[in-house]
Amino acid sequence: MKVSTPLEATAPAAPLAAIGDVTDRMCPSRGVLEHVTSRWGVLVLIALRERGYRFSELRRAVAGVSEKMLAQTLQTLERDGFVLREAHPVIPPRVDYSLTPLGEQAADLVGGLGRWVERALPAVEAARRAYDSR
Amino acid sequence: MKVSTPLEATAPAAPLAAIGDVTDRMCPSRGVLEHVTSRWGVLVLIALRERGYRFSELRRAVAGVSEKMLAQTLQTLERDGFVLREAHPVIPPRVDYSLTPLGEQAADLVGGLGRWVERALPAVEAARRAYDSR
DNA sequence: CGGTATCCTGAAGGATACTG
DNA sequence: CAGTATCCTTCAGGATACCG
Repeated sequence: MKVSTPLEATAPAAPLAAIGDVTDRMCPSRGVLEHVTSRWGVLVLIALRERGYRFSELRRAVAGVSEKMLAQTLQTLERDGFVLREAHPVIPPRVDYSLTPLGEQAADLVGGLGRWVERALPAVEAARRAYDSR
Repeated sequence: MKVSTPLEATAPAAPLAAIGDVTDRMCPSRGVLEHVTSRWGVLVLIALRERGYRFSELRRAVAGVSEKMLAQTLQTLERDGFVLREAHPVIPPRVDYSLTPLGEQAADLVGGLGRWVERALPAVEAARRAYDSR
């Protein structure tokens, strides 16, 4: 995982607005990482880990997500090859979402992170109390 | 990892602006998860995985981060008990940042995610090409 | 050096309405 | 049902200036 980039060496006075683009170009994995670790991306991957879901079913499973963000998140994950979208030409429409093999790997990793966070939660809350009372 | 919450059952007409608060209250791990998976949080954890860093050293290591966001990210991670901050009372000031044992665990997990993303990158790019040419 | 304070903009994201 | 389109608000986050 390359975090740093030799920006200064090649473009000392480069327009700062372009840094995002530059680092994306030099470290394209950042973009993918942000997709799978994005607010709703994480929760969608975790939800799909157990089974396939339909759109509104998934919307209920991931509490708090708006239609817009769910659609957007699913499109991003589908484009990256993590989610398989199957639209059935029936009335009323039925679309099933599931994980691809690649998506399962991603979901397992973020799922592991999720489980670890739950286990670490007491320690985190204790650390916060210690930090705040100071 | 609890993703869904029985929102509808208890508060069918609850003010939507409060959903974030409600889910945070019902699923406090979401907040912690968002801290460690946040844009700069991920990169800071990965950078600190190899060794301790001073502030501006870290700023160079994590290319593209602003002073403000780095300070904010470090404070959040410190409060959650992931990062240890050691300020030395010398002139010029010197502050060292490193991972706590808890932070090392978090960093290992996100680091694993990072390495996986790098390995998966070719597959992702292939998936994107397939998706776009359609 | 290692920040904090302030201001400001662009992007993320929610609410609502509409469509195949 | 499964979205898309539109509008609008909030907030992440950058620029700048200043301080111990």
